[in-house]
Amino acid sequence: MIPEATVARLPVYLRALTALAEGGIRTCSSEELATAAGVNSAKLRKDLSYLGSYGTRGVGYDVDYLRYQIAREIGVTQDWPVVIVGIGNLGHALANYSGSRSRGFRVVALLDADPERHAEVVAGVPVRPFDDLEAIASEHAVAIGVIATPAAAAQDVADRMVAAGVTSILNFAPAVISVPDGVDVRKVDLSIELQILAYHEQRKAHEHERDHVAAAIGGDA
Amino acid sequence: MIPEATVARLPVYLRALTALAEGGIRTCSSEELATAAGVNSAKLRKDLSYLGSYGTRGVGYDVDYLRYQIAREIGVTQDWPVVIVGIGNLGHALANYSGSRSRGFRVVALLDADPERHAEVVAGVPVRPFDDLEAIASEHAVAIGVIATPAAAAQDVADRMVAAGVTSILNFAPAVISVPDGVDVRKVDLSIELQILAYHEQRKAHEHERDHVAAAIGGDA
DNA sequence: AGAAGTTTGTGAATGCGAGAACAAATCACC
DNA sequence: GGTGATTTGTTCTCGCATTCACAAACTTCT
Repeated sequence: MIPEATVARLPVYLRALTALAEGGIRTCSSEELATAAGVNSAKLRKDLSYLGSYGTRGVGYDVDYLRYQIAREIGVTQDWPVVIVGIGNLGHALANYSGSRSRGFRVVALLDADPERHAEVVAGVPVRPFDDLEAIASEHAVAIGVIATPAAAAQDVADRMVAAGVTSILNFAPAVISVPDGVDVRKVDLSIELQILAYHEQRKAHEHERDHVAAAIGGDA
Repeated sequence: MIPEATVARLPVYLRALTALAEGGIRTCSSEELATAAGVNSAKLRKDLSYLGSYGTRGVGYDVDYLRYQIAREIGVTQDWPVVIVGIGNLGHALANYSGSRSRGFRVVALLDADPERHAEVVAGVPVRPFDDLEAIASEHAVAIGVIATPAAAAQDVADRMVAAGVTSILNFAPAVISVPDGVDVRKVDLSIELQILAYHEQRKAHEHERDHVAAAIGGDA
C-alpha cells in the first residue's frame, strides 16, 4: 500500500528519469534524481522504497530499470483509453497535449454538446455529440474521463460518465462535483491556483510594509 | 498565520459563497457551506476560525459578510496584474478564462517568442514579443506570472520573470523549475494528474481480479 | 584480501492536518 | 425571563508525511 503523497510524486520521478535517459545517462544517485525532480533526496529514497529495492548501495539506480518499475507501478505501461468532454479552448489544449506528449493514454473520443463543433477534428480525433458517450465508453472500456466544460454542466457530465462506467474523473470545470464511492475525482482549477498565489503575494507585500515601518521608526529589536 | 492546507481551501469557500449569494441566499450554516464546498463541516469551521469569528452561534454565517472577509484575506479585493507567457492552445484557454471569469486578476500582457503570433489579439489583449517582458512587468508592477510554454523553455522564462520582479509563478509547463527563495511556484500538470488516476484505476482493476479469483476458489475468509 | 569511501534503505523523531466531540453563545418560544 | 434547540469556535486525539541519522551493502584502490 503506497501512501497517497508518494503516488503523487511517482509521475514526477518518471518524467525526471525519462529526461535523464534522453540525456544518455544510464545510472543516477538518489541525490541527482532528487534534484532533477525538485525534491529532497531522503524523501525520494523513502518513496522508492515503497516500490521495492531497485537501487544498488554504493552505486545508485539504473535509469531504465527504475523507469520501467515506476511506469509499471503507476500503470502506464499499458494504454488507458480517455474521453474528453467539452472542446472549448481548454479542451483543445488537453486534446493536443494528451494526443502527442504523454505515453500511457489514448484519447478515444472528444465530445461536445454544441452541434457547431461536431464538424471539427482536433489532434486527429473528430468531435462527436455528447450523447455518444455511453456507446463510446462501453465500446472502448473507458475508465478515465476528463471534464473541460463550463461549471454549470460539470455535474451532469460527471453523472453520465459514472453511469457509462467511468471510475476516474479529471475535472477542469470550476465546480465541486459529487460522485459515488469507488469513483476517483481529481480537480484542477486555474482560478484557485491564482488565488493561492495572490494570498502569498499579499503576505509578502504586508511583510514589506512592516519592514518599512520598522525602518522608519528605527526599530531594531 | 494561516495553515497552507487552509489557504488552499479558502478559494473554494469563496466560490461556494458566491454561488449561494447568486442564488439569493443571505445566511448559511457551516453544514450547508461545507456541503457546497465539498468538505467536512468541522474542517470548514476550523478553517474559518483562523480568519476570525465571523459567524454567529445558533445562526450561521452571513453570506455577503463572510464572502468579503475571505476575499480580503486572500487578497482578491484588489486586482492583481498578471502576465501570461506562451500563447498556444493552453495560453489561449488561460487568457480567455482569466479575462472573463475570475475577479481579482487582470491580464496585462500576453507574450510569445514566436513572431507569427504577434498579430493575434486574444480576449482583447494583443500578443507581444517575449522580450517586452521587463518593460511590461515594471510598468504594471506585475508580481504574478503564468508559464504556458513547452517544457524546454520553462526555466528560461522563469529566470526572466524573476529578474523582472515577478515573485509568484504558476507553471503549466511539464518541467521542474528552480527559483530563488522568496519566489512562490505552483505547478499544474495534466499528465501527472492523469497518471495518478491511472494508478488508482489499476489498483481497482487488480482488486477486481483478486475478487474474481477469491470467488472462483470459494474463499470466504 | 582488506580498508576507505559511497550510496541505499529504514528506524525514529518531529510536525502538521483531519476529524470527533464538546462547551459557549445565540435564537425561538412560551 | 427562562428553557430548549441550534450552531459556532475550540480542544483533544489520532494518523500521516517529512526529515534526520545511521547501519548495511557495494565499489574501488592499495
